[in-house]
Amino acid sequence: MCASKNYKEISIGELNRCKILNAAEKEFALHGYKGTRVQQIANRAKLPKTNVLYYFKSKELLYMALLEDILRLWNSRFDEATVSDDPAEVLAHYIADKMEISRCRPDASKMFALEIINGAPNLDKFFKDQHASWMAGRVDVIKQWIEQGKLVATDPHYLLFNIWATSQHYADFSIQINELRGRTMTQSDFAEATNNLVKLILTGCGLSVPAEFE
Amino acid sequence: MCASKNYKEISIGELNRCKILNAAEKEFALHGYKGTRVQQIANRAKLPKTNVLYYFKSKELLYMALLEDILRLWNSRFDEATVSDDPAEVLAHYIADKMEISRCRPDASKMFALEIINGAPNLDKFFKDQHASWMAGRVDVIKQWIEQGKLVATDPHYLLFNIWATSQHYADFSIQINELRGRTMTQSDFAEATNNLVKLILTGCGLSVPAEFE
DNA sequence: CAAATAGTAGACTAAATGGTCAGCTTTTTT
DNA sequence: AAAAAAGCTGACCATTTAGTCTACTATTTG
Repeated sequence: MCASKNYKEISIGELNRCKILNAAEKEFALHGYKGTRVQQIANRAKLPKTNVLYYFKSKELLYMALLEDILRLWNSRFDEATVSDDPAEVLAHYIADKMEISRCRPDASKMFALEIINGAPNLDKFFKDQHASWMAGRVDVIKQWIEQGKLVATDPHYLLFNIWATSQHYADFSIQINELRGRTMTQSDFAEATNNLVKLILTGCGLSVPAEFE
Repeated sequence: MCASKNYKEISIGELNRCKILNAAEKEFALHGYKGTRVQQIANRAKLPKTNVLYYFKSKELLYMALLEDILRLWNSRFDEATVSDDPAEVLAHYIADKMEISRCRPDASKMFALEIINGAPNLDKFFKDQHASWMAGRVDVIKQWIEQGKLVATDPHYLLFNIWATSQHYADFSIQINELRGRTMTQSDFAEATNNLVKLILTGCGLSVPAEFE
């Protein structure tokens, strides 16, 4: 987030907006929308509260701006996969991409999870329709793979839910995971967990695991 | 919850406590701790707000009482499994139990998820220690199964995380699931999803699926 | 039936919090 | 360098909300 073309050319406004978005993502992930205080966001961003309200007209608009950013994260290479692609390759990379998001952007994942658990009160019809049509397209491709015998017969919906559930769990439940493993997940732990997950899902679908995930 | 021995013998207090707990579970699941208003709980329970505070001295104590109730739900037959049990049977039933909780007590699952995502601020050291030692015991049994060749070599932690993630997903993300499937999950959808999940996990562990989950 | 206990509820309070405003300073543009 | 635009911020306000207090009613118990 907030990647700027040129370090010198970034304006004060852009920099502050960026600080605020980063701080807000952390606070919203930790306390939910209602539980987050504008003052806390300001503290974390090291700016006065009024400054936060200067850049984003209200707490709600700040939250919405952040949510839009986060929804763009969900885009992946799987979006363009077709029946002629190799399901093992496509699914393995999709899982790996999702795990990478959990590793690099855990707070984004948490914010999204909170939004859904709380009944998706801020996801508009446009997003839901778009998401549903994305789903329909992906389900279709998976069904064709199954017809061609590339994949064991399974419900494509459940398959995708399982992938999301397992990969996002590493972000959303990281506190529990760290507590139970006795240490935080390092980058190499994530690589191991990714391979483990790829193996589980692909084996479960009757696919062989691409060499790079062994 | 709130199962009473005898319909006639239930006191007004017990009944109201029960109404309040049920209402609170729903509200906390929908809006989180901070986002839930005592007034909303009262409305849902059809009691005046002061009445809620009469039975539970504060919003926080009500939340804590509820959380304790929910933690007891996590107990299962898997807790007593030993190396001499059949891993396929034990794991399949554990998954099925978890799915049953997601079906029958989705709000309990959501409240727990919110608590963890938000950093588990209300889970005390006692619970965490207890949970960690439960985990150590289960990991141990799984490792012994692997040593005896009953199970493909895999990290027991990740295996349990995957089971929790996938089964709880059906409760926590039910809004998304319903949106994308175009209809709500019926009891028989849950049965199908359970079998699908049992097959995925067990096949992924090199186990064969018990007949009752086919 | 009388006393004690349990439950009900309106009015109120103190604190927290999102947001406004007005006047200021800094940066950019012409 | 002057004007315009963008950014900054302390003081303030209106609203919301958890929780209290007091007085009343219903139920249970001896």
